Amino acid sequence: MAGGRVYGASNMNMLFQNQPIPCSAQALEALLASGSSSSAIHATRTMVNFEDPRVKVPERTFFQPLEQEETGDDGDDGFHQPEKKRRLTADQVQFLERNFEVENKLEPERKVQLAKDLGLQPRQVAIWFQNRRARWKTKQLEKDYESLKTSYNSLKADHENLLKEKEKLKAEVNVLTEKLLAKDKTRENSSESSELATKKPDSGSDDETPVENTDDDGGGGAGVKHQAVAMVVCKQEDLSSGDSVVFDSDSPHYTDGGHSSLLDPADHSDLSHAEEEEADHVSRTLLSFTAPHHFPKLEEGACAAVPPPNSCNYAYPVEDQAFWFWQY
DNA sequence: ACGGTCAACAAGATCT
DNA sequence: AGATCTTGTTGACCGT
Repeated sequence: MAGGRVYGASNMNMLFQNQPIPCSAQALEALLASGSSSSAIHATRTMVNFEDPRVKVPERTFFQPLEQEETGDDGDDGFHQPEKKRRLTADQVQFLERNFEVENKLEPERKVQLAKDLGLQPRQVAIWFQNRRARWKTKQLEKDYESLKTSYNSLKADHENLLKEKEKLKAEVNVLTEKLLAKDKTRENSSESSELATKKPDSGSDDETPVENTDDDGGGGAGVKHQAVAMVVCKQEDLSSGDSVVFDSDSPHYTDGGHSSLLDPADHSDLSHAEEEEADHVSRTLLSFTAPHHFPKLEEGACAAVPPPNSCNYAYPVEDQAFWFWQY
């Protein structure tokens, strides 16, 4: 049980118990030169080298406290001499701090040596180190907490930006889907009417390719709509070569090969279930309107290694960019 | 008076 | 088993 100790020493006694006892003319001179009572302890500098914690000092130092004479060893004899709790002097703390910086653990020999150097009981030195480690740990925890907090805030901001970007892209996909559906309907209507009007037998043989020949130039007919789509129809092998972001991110759904390792289940290990579902939903949405048609291939420039300016990848290290790129 | 800091301690865990 | 560590607590001291 801590506490419960009775401190009976006088204030005067308390003031001097931890202060060094000058035991040489040199030290006494230094003590006298130091002036005020509070700074009298600085006389100890004459004997203890505070610049280097590893420097050995003479066997007997000026830190020899009164209590040692008064109470002897701090053994657990159960008869503790009533003593006032007193603080270590600034020099003692400074010396201990320097030693703590060198090594925050205390080997027995070092403890004894330090106690000797400082004129303290070895137990006092041990307790000081224990408390110092506890303080250090508290500080460290505070630092870690702050660091994690800023990191969390940064990631949260990124996440929010990416969500916004995702919503924007989804809206874009919807617009494009509607445009494609509208285009299909007008094409069907026109082919039906022309069939009935002209009854040309081979006009339907190019059913799958009119887009290639009529839409690519974007100049005639429903060109405005098709320009908005901004796609270049290409052959199947071109699609599988996959520079297109849109294509690759959904290729497992579109191709039966599922060759894109980027979308292997293992690569989704970092995604939450909800995110996976969301990604699936987007993929299905794309698939629902792209499957009946030739898959659009983006221009080469559209898939440059440089991410779009609003991609919010700035918070990730370079090696993680592939991850952010595919996650959303 | 009050709250913060610090030396000192206790109890339990861990190490050697 | 004993030393040392971690964690939590107590009471003295000190600044406001």
